[in-house]
Amino acid sequence: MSTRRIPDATVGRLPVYLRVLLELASTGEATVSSEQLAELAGVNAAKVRKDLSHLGSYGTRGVGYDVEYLRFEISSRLGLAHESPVVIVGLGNLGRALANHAGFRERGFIVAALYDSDVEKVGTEVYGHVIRDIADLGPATQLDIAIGVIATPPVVAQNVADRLVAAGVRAILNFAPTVISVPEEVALRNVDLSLELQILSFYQQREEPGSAEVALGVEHDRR
Amino acid sequence: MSTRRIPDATVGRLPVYLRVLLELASTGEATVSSEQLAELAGVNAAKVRKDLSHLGSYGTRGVGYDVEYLRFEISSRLGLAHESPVVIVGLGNLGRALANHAGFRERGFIVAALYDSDVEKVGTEVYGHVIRDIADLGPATQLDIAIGVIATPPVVAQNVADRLVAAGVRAILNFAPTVISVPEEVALRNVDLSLELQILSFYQQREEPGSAEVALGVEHDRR
DNA sequence: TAGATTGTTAATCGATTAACAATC
DNA sequence: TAGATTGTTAATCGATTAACAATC
Repeated sequence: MSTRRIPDATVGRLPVYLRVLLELASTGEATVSSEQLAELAGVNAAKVRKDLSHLGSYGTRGVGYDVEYLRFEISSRLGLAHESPVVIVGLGNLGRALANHAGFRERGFIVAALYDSDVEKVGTEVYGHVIRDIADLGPATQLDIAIGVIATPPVVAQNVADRLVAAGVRAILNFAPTVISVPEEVALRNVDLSLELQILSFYQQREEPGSAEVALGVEHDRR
Repeated sequence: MSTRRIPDATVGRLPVYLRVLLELASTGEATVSSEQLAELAGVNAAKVRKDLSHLGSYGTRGVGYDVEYLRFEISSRLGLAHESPVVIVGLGNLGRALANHAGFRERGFIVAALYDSDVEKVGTEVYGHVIRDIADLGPATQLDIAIGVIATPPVVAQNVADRLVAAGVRAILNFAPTVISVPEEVALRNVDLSLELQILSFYQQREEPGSAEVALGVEHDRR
């Protein structure tokens, strides 16, 4: 198989492979085998080959994968050929940390705008960006290509999501611990920090080994 | 079936059900049907019943589930009967936001200690906690019941993980964008903020509707 | 009893993995 | 040619979901 629909599980691992490839490129490695890539990404070698086969045939039998070529291919597939603007709504502790997160820029994302509803915060600057009033976020705002990040209290999260969608946003990362609903064509992912701790709490108090890793598709130590 | 091994996918949804049950309890609801719970948790009703059946038979046919009873059951199963200490290593933007995250305390987690390697930071206070030297984190530190949070740069993450494990930590939440390995008996979960944006970038640039939600087990809008 | 809703079964779907033919 | 490694097949496993008998 080659360029058909890429499974969700595979999409979730492509950024991990990309990270590993960037490291390999920086140390001057020209090629990498599925076995090496698997070791570095913390997954099974068969899984790596299966995942990459969904993108096409970019390896060479007997040799491996060209690091630079594969890096470019995965980048394009993920839509990282050009930098993407990120709009952050809610500038509490987490929102401010995200606004200044170095990793975003390193991975091709640029903080383009900040919004909050607190009149005390609106107009002030955070890391060089003036905080705008959430009331100004709506159909008139052109944000078609941006990714929206919700870092508000849960009670207003749905309202914020609606505003982002009205502004044309088609991808939302929600940190508010609540279920929000968006139209089918909008991509949504949720990150709930307390939920992560609660899941860990479950595996920690069990006697058996913590298969929390399995849930994330991460392999156990093979050293 | 009743009290056998709980599937990983189910464990990942229990905190969501718990959150919904807490809301229902606060509005005075005494019982809830799988249909209602499903709607509020953003999942399928059959999935709710299947998930809850792994805990035991806590519902009443024709009636539904007792909100308070179910809340208590899920809490105990997740090991949330008592508060758990959290140790945060790395106090950059993200680490500090986590140290002051109100949601942690609300969900039964207490920040117990902070560690960093920066001599400028060691000894200073962050939200009432003195930052300790990471060099002092090791076998002598008794952290058996704590959950370790890694919010350091990726290069030192493995070293930090090893120190946490040596100190007795059996559950780790890793925010550093790198693969770390831990002994089989230690539960590990990874949260990579840039990775989330990269996944969203993939679904955003596709023409078809964003099934990023599917990947998280979250349902589409049914309004 | 009639209506409602659980708990479980079974079908289906997607993800993982070992194995190996293809081929560099 | 011999050795290495991909790409694919097929078996297996786990998760999802509809359907419905059990039962309040």
